[in-house]
Amino acid sequence: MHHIQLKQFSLASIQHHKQTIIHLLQSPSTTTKQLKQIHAQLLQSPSSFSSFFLCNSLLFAYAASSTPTHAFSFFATQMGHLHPNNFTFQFLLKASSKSKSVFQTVQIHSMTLKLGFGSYTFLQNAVLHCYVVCGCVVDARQVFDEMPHKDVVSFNSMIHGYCNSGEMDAASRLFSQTPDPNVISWTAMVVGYSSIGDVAAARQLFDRMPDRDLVSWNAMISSYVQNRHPIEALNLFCQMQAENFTPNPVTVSSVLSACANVGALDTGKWIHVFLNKKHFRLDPFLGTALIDMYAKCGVVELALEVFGRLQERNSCTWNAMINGLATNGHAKQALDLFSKMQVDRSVRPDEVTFVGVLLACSHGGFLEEGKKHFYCTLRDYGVNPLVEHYACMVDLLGRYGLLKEAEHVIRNMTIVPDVVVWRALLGGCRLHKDVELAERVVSEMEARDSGDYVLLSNLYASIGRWDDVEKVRKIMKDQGIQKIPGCSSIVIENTIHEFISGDKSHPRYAEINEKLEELGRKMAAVGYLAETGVVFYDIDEEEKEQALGHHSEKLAIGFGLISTAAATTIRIVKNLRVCNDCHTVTKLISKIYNREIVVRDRVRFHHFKDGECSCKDYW
DNA sequence: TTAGGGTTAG
Repeated sequence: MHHIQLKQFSLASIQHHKQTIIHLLQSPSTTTKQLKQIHAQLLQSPSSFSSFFLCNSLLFAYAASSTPTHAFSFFATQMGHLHPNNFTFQFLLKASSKSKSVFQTVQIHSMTLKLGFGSYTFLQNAVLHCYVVCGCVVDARQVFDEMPHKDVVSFNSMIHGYCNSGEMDAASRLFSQTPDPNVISWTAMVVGYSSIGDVAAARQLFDRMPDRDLVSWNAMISSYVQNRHPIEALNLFCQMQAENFTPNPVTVSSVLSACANVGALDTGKWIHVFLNKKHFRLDPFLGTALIDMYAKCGVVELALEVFGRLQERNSCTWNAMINGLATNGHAKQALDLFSKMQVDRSVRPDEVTFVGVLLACSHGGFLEEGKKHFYCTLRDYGVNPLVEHYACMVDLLGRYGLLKEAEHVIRNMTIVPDVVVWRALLGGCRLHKDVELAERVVSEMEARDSGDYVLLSNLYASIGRWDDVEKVRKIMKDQGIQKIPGCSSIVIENTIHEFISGDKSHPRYAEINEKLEELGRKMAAVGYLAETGVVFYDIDEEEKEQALGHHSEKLAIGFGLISTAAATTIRIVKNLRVCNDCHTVTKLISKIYNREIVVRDRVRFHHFKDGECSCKDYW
């Protein structure tokens, strides 16, 4: 319809169509392209710019468009003869805040003062907000202090400003001075505490809020998600519905991310059904969240289905899909998708994309392709290599036993290598039993955690150097380094069951143990021998077998076997890497009990079926 | 016609 109307404009009839043009400019369905066409036609009849109302409408349209900076150029070149009013400034400030332009903000701010709008609260609030989104808290504070009449919006913007660079003391002080804080003031504080990682303080404020709206619920849920408390996020999501708040697309994106982190496939599927029922538009946020949820729950097929159906994809969407394929063992497909991304002109690979691409190369064992992407493609796209990229590259070289080359890459890094990079090299040492290099790496790492000591210790154990095992054990004891306990979870009928290594606290522990003993007998019958090298310390063989038998994933799988129907896929999420023994055992379980078992470890997926694993024993 | 909430990697 708009297209037909546009065609009707002729030079002579612009005045005649002024109302139609203004209507189009104010319509939210007018696209940026149409807006530019209208502007171009108006330029052919400069007299049209004598209409102040039309000029302001054009500013309004540009401020709301995907190219807000056009508002400034239009104002500077075509509105010089007009006296700006409060609307003019309002729209220009909207454009400033969207484009986060400090320069424009300063310009408009000084004009508002010069033209006598300094005591206009509405406008100065907008100026204040612009400084806040530009990250200029000091300037924002100056505006705030110089405002003769402050209202709750002024306080809220200023609070938000302090919450943003992380100045919670200042935010809190101002919050306590706010004459009549509203739900927005409270929510801003919740978000502030969340952003500095203080979820407890955020929750405390949330509980004390006099009233809450959907945005406050969303803020608290995403606070949990972003601070890696997905279970609390899901609990709060239930509570929110119990209090009769209907989730919107924002809620759903956060909750899907929580499902992804915890591996809650059923809840994730329920949300998928819910958002279809509500006819939520699958925008890139929602689409990406869905893809990531399915991928992190180990169901790549459904992730691909969503990806294929999306109308609109941004780089996050592609990244989530590429990464999902890579971590689920579909390295080739991940790289194929990356090729498609390269020819899609609507997106551009970024640093996250290359994490996925290099991960695919490393998991798939594509040495040459990995080198090509790391040394050439990444740089072609102007991406500066991050430690994550180096870590993938070191991992890839390490797998091939090219430990010297891997070390060379680290020594020549343009940025400071962090523990993740050294740890990648350490993984290579483990695989190829290079004790000397491993010792050197551990001594050079700045922040060692228990996992690094455990790895070194296991390396000694695997070649029978029990004295050294004892030495490492003593270092850990002396320095008070605790081994991070393995923890695996499984979702059964919407309840998350967590098992810690050696844990006997589960109410059905006796049955689980019985099942594991039965398993032991069945495995012995097919010639299984426990790989006792991975047990951390030197204890006698029988004890070692006991310790191995109670690794957290075995407990979780045992529970899965007794609490789900035959042939049901068992899905486990683990906080650490899977050990060799558990890997062997899980392969056998998949064959003996005819079950598909999907284990998500700290880094990647293992899909076990018919006695084999998707990682091809290479992880 | 100004103020608070969302996705990917780590």
